[in-house]
Amino acid sequence: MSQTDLEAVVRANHELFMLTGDRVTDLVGRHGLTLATAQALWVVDPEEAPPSMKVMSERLHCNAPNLSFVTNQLVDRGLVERLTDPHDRRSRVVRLTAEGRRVRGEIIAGTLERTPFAALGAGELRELAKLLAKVLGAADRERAGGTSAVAAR
Amino acid sequence: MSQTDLEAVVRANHELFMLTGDRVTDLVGRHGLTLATAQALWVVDPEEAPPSMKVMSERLHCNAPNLSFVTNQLVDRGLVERLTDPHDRRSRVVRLTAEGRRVRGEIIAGTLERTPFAALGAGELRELAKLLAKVLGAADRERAGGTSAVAAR
DNA sequence: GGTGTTACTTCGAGACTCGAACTACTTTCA
DNA sequence: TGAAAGTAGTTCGAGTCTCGAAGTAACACC
Repeated sequence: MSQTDLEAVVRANHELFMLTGDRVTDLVGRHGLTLATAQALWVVDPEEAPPSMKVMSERLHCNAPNLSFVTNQLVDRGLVERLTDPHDRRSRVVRLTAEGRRVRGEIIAGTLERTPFAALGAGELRELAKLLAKVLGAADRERAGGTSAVAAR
Repeated sequence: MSQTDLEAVVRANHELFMLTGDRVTDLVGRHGLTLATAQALWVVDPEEAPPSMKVMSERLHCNAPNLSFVTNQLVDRGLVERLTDPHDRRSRVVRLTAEGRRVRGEIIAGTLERTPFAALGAGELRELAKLLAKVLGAADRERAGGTSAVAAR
């Protein structure tokens, strides 16, 4: 019954996403954020070069106008700043402020405490991470094959 | 680095949920539905007794007014009908129409074709289903323990 | 029968998302 | 060089989704 397993997996993935969201709503609310803005903050990794709006909209699966809207909220709250990319002046780059780094850290830490996935042991978690990485890898390759090849990240 | 695995899992959960949504948007649109209404249709299992609005709102992690709104759309499209539960006349029960059963079947089948999870083999899928079921089970037990015990489903 | 509780709906407001149209900049190519 | 085409973002307007507050109907418990 592989079909049944597949359906169970899709359902569980949905359920766990919603459940994690439920448990995190208060936490992000305390920082004046919503789930949507918190997700946007999450995908700005302070360890790497500040992402462009285009990159962020891909990571968040939303379109450009939506990202402008969400980014404005983060700017208004002083969590990120919008800079013009000197290498391509069409492009705007989103950089965390000191406060943004702090809030992002708290939100990620709080999410990892609250998510139901935290109930797994280290071994199971590793196993799960491996399986999900495989699914994402396949999706990436599929996307690259579907359109003409794009530079992989 | 169990912390890193946990973060990767939470991220992958989000990414795969969004990715599945992206791939299914056209399909549900062809049936005059959106992702939100399609989810509502999904949780009405024709094999079991028609769920009450309350049960559906729990399954969808939304509140009562929202579910009324979404249910109205399904009723308008002739996919479900709203009936008063004879055992408790406060309660409304949502039952699929013949058309609703057909559309629900197509949407689920189409989703299982398109979801990135379909890239896994049967063995991996089974393994993944088992891990996710364990996470959901832990979340259920946690919920039951947190509040005073509620009859488990 | 009265009081409190539960299930649902309606209403109004806010948050989110998107397409269309626009600006600014870069790339291409003749 | 310079015009044409393409790309990155923004603004605007509309539609969808979500929620809290208030209201209605029915149950439950004395």
